[in-house]
Amino acid sequence: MHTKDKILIEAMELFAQFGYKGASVRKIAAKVGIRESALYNHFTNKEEIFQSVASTIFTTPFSDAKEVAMLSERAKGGKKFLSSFIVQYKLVTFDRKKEHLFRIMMIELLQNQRLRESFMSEYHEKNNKLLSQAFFIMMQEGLIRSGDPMVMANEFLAPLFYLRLQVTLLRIDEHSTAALSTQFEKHVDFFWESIML
Amino acid sequence: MHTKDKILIEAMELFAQFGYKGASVRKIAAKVGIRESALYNHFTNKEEIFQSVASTIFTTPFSDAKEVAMLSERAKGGKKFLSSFIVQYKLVTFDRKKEHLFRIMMIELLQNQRLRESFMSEYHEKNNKLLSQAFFIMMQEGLIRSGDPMVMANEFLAPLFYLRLQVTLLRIDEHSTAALSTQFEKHVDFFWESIML
DNA sequence: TATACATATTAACAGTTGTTCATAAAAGGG
DNA sequence: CCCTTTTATGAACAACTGTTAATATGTATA
Repeated sequence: MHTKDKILIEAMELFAQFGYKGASVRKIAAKVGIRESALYNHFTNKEEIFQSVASTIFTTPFSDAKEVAMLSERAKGGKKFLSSFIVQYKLVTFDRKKEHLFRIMMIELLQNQRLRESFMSEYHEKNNKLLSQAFFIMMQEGLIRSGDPMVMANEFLAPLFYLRLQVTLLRIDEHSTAALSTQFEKHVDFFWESIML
Repeated sequence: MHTKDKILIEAMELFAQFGYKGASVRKIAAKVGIRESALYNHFTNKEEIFQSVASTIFTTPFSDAKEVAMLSERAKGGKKFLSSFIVQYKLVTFDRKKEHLFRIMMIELLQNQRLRESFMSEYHEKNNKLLSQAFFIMMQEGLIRSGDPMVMANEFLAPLFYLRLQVTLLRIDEHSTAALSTQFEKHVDFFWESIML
């Protein structure tokens, strides 16, 4: 494996553990197995290392063109669509690498303006738009009660985000997340019960 | 005003802006108007300053004995109870001092184990317990559909937390939160529509 | 084998960090 | 007014920060 990739991997882990300020270039270099000055052969400065890691944070599922094009078809599945969304979300939540990236996001969200903007547009708005479109279709199909699709999307997504945060916090202290794992399904059940006709 | 109180106020603002690591003792001292060595007449070290600030984070509304005792009465109000809860939550969200404390919590949540434990017990579990009791009463009264009160409490609280986070993020960049302000009420409306009989 | 290039090392830099110490100024009580 | 206590100052400390320079090592190509 090339040194540059190794730097990115180790840097990601350290940023996830200590944040941007806490992860010093010497700590990163030590984990890679080189001296700190050797880092500067691969990146111009610490900020570039962070940006390189941070740029991979917002790679959501459902982002490729095929999936989006099939949305109107898949949304007609009603609860089935929501369940498959949850499955994806759960996979992302428990994936080790994505967990690290989520940690970085949460740590730097209040310190880094670029990250805030990305969070709003790439995470919040993107997911909201997709889901409100799905709910709109479900309404047209007479599957769910009428209402503001945007509100529904928000109500559906917020508990998922909160669950993900809780899972992340528990995992830092190496506590069990078994109780939370089932909550994802409970959420779909409750939510579908709330909107179905 | 006593120097000690002034230190706590300025430290809170700096912790909210830069986090624990980013808020140096020299920055704090400068804001207070003294030299850094003078801080050590009032606190033994930086950690103690932070703990002193952090200890005021989890002072929830609905925490005094009177309110709790009246819970079973107030819960019978159904939607009225939820609306009053939202009003409290909204006040807390837009309060300047509590906003600062919320920022500190979010920044340090992934770095500080004590804060994580407090968040889980003082914020998450406390609110969840209170609300699930309320929902249980509403079920007995035949006001809402039956179901797991814990799940309902979670579904009710998570969107509030997510809203609060969004408000906080927008305010850091001094963006308008007008659109979000009305979402609190939309949340109660949607939620009540989802569970009422 | 010699040349070029990418990548490593060692050493140093200027700045910042939290904390301590001896000492000076201010405040309050007898 | 003196004495004691509190609170301030300035200087210094060791450790750590990001970054740079000169130099050495290894590797692939000619």
